[in-house]
Amino acid sequence: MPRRKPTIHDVAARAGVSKSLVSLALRGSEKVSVDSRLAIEAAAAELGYRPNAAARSLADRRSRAIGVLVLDFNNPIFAQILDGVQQVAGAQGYNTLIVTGSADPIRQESELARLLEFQVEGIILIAHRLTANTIMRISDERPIAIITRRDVTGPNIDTVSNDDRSGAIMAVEYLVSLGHSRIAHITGGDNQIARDRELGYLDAMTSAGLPQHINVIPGDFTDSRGYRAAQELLTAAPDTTAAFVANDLSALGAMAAIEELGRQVPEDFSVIGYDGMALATLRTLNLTTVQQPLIEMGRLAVTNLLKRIDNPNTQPVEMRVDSQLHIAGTCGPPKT
Amino acid sequence: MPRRKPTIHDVAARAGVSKSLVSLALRGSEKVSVDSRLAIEAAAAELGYRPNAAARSLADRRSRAIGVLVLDFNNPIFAQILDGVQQVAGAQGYNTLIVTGSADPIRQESELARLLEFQVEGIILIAHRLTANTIMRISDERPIAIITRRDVTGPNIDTVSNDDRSGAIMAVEYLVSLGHSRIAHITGGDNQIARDRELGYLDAMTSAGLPQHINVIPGDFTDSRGYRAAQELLTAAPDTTAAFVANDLSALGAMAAIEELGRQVPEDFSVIGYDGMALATLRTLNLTTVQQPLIEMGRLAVTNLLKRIDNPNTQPVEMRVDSQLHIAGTCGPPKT
DNA sequence: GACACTAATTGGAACGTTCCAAGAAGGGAA
DNA sequence: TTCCCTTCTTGGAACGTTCCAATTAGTGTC
Repeated sequence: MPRRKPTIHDVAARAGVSKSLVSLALRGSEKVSVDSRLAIEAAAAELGYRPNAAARSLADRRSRAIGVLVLDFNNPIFAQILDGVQQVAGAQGYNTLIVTGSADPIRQESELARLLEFQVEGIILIAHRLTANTIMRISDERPIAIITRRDVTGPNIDTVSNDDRSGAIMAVEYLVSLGHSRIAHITGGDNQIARDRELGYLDAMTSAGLPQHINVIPGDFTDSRGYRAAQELLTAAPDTTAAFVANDLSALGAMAAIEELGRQVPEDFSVIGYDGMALATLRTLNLTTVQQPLIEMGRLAVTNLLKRIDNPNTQPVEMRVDSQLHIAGTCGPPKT
Repeated sequence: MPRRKPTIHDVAARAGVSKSLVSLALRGSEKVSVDSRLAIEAAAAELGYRPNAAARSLADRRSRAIGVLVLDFNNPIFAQILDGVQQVAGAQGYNTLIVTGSADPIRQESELARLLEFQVEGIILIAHRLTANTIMRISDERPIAIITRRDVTGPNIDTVSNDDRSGAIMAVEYLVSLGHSRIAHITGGDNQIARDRELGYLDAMTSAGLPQHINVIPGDFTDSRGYRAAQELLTAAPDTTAAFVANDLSALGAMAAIEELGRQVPEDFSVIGYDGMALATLRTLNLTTVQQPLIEMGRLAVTNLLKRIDNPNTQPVEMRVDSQLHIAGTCGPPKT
């Protein structure tokens, strides 16, 4: 097949009309006569013509693509969010360029640059690690929708997030209501989401009159770190009866350690996570958690983004979605 | 910001040189004098110039993008494969267009069309549901690399897969070696991978001298169907002591049902899965499974694809990767 | 039979790059 | 001084679309 790809000119020649008419016809304009339309469609089909998106994007200065930067694929919650993103973007005829840029902010920035060169019309950030500065600079060029974080705002930036602090409070209050008082917290590290959840923990412990039982073990949102943190916890404070873990992935790791150390969940120890990861709520794991509407968050973010693309000068939207306590099988009353 | 995006012309004007020289300089040619290079780089930085990938791709007939069609995001193993894909593609300076096209072949086909319009230089299919016909037709236009399936081949098609049949045999033989004989199989539905795994099960049962205990329950690779299938199984054949489930996700669902029906895994019932899904091998779940080198498979597929892009007339590559038994905590000897 | 009007069609200019053949500037050698 | 060689630099033509203003053909109206 040494022949090059057919272009609109080839179709025009074959159908015996001008390239302009082909362009018009293939985009479904009604000012094309029926005869011409049929001839053109036939010619296009016979040649196996495919419009060249690069040329189109150049000519009408629209790429019909949005870029998505996602922290990584290891945490399945990002896949859930992406699912929502793709649903809406696809339905609106937008392509989705997904890049996953390591946790390294420098590399994330160069991934972003690639997206921008592709002329994406907007950008979605899922759990990014970029500085406020970078984001502000980029948002000058393109609208941005940020999912899960809300610490950076600007005229061209929409956000969709849940209220991590009150979610955390909900989690701790639930443990308290079951009768726990020695409740520890395994954190998600040094980032805004983790900090908010930690603050919620501190708040809730204090207002429950349990400040003396506050116990914070540093983590980093990964399962392996959750595992190690739980080991530390049970070694250093064996009388702890429950833990609020910063996210589901870590909570799964923590549960593994807890059971390995001979404690049954939830009989001997209660664990509550955060996120609503699909697999964790699967009956096998049956993790009690604070569930975010992940797919919905993805959908909302694209919806806002596309609106802003169509109409750049609207007020920035900061959406707060409601998370809810998903009560399953990993929490129970403390052993007395 | 009513000003439009700066182009190469703006940079040229500002640096006091021609657009051609700017183009040369920014692509790092050594035939540009040091003075010019510095002036150009300075001008570009001041203006915040970004090359337009659409224009570039039009001019030199390369998009530097590959397209990935992935079945869905619900099964986390696809995320693992994608991870490998992105690693290699990114390192080679390729963008990745990812579309996830429902299980519906028709829609998958239109997603594919979108990728082709974007002038992707090659396509990766992860667990597709396309007909051989469609794939052959497309492979005429672009090189294709297929991951996990190997039922379609052609001059422009590379594949990376594991040997599902022998993997399945390995799984069943392991159960047999533990002393099981009443071993059931929950399938993955009506597709090549599922069929191969089922054939492996049938083979292994027969050669183990257990044809009378063959028991196949239809499934579809989802966790919820795995759950229902296990319920059926234990109702209809309560003396079964072990199950080989077609994939990990279904296996997790199955385990939930088994435990709900009052049987302990692995004490009362053994479960083995297939895939090596990261979360399933997490200590909490600790699923015994046949582990495919998922990330590696993604890497290999892109590597092959990029080779074929550079050099179209090489022989098609059909890679077979080795899967291995990952022995964890969900299998044990049958209760006597 | 001239006129205005509508419907269908067209060629050319843009879009922002890269490539190419050709030009300008400078330095030696004759 | 002239001429040739490098080394840098340049304008113009592509690439495959879309948009626009302009043209053609056809249809009534008076």
